[in-house]
Amino acid sequence: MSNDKKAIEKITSMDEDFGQWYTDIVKQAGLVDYTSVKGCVVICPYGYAIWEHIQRILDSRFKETGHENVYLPLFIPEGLLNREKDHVEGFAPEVAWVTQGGAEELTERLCVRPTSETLFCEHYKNAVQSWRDLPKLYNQWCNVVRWEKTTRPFLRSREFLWQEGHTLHATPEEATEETLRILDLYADFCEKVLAMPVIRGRKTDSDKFAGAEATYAIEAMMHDGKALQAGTSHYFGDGFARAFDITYTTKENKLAHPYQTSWGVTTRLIGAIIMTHGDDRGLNLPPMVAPVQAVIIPVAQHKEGVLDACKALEEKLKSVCRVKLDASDNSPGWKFAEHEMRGVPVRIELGPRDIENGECVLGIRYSGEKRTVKSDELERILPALLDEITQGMFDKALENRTNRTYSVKTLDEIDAVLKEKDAFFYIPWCEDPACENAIKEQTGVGSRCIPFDQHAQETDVCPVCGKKAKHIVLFAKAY
RNA sequence: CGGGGUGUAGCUCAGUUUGGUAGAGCGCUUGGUUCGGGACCAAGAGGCCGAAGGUUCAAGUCCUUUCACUCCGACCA
Repeated sequence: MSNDKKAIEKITSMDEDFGQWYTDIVKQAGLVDYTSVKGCVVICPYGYAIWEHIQRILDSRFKETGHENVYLPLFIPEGLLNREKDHVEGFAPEVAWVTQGGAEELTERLCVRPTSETLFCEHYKNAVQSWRDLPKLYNQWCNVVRWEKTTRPFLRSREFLWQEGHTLHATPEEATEETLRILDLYADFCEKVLAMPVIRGRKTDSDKFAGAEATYAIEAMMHDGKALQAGTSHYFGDGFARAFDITYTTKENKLAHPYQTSWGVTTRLIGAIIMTHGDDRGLNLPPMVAPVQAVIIPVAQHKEGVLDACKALEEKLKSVCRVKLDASDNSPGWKFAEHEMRGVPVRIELGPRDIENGECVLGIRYSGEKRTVKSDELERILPALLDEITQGMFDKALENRTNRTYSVKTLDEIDAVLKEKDAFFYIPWCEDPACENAIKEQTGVGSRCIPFDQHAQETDVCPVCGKKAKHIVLFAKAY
């Protein structure tokens, strides 16, 4: 047990200080390194590999649904950014500006993109002439910059990586359908791939994207009961098209504005993974995005035949999962703890005893369970085991959310729960922003979304003003 | 942006009160013994003490400025 203690000393307990726990994991697991630029980190190979798996899986799903990848410039001229009033007001406080090129001051300063709606609009104005040009289904993988005041690796950094989809459609119905199709795609990705349950819903007007007609989001609960927005999808109507004068000729030879959407997920998803699945032993990665899905740990590797058996096993398993042999000269105990800390879903122990019996010992990261299995069955067992783990991790996260979710009728009920723990609250709401704000002021929880799953009852009333409720709204503290 | 904390070896920190030769543990390198939950012995390498100014015979230590990290709030993917 003294060994366990030593292992845990590196990582602050999550019950003691969740914020410090998060920072410890990010550093200890080798996901990021800090730099001399505030709010900008090095994403280290292990962290970047997670992002690459997220990219790979999402990208193929975007392409399956007809989207094409493009790349637009890093810089946006000030005049272009200013074309849509709500949009610029929303983003102005957090944009970085380039004012000089070489030795010369620029006549018009350039904003480093915080998001690319304006650039896409400029391009679409040229690219779209006819109804035959629609829909336009573009996506780009890139970095964006937002000059945040307080920063945290993955959760809030000044530069972050993301994908931003921007689409144009002939009708509001088509555009709305696209907006919701992507929201579903995101939700499915989070739940099936990242093993992270999410709640789909629409943002209240006060929480909408700058310039959007409707913003939809998926909200996930972190282990400490706080909410994290894991992805957003916006419906713009024809607002941007009008501001940027994008028109096309319809089948009936009439001039019309197209309807537009945008949607994105970011490297924040890595933060979400950490805070959803991690524990006091470290990171805990969902198998589908884990850079290493199974690590082989030789026991008594100096003994005749052990290392050879491990290498043979590694070769054999390569075709069924991402497997890695740790043949370093650290002790087995050290390796157990290290790979646990890095969140490797499955550990395969192989020592002289096992080799003799034709067995090996599996360690399951998320549950701590150990299983002894026949070595020659591993190829068959592993893929199914990885799926089982994904499901198990999802169930565990869902259980945490269920245990921390309350439907309440009064603000006092919220206060009572918050004394114990952070949680999700379903609150009936009259749709008056003043009441939404009052709930936040009085309890500390803010509106996250109006979930698609509504169980409003006729008798439900807004706990602030007492008027009849129009929606049940999800409230929570948020990252 | 408000309030706390911290910058000294790759990491965690001591040394700062009272100015006087740059320290420890871990990690790293080499050799050897170990190996079923963070092993051990020996020998080594590693620093303009976050940065810039100032005070002083002398600054990690005192003064000024600034940058970054971190935690808690307000705002945000």
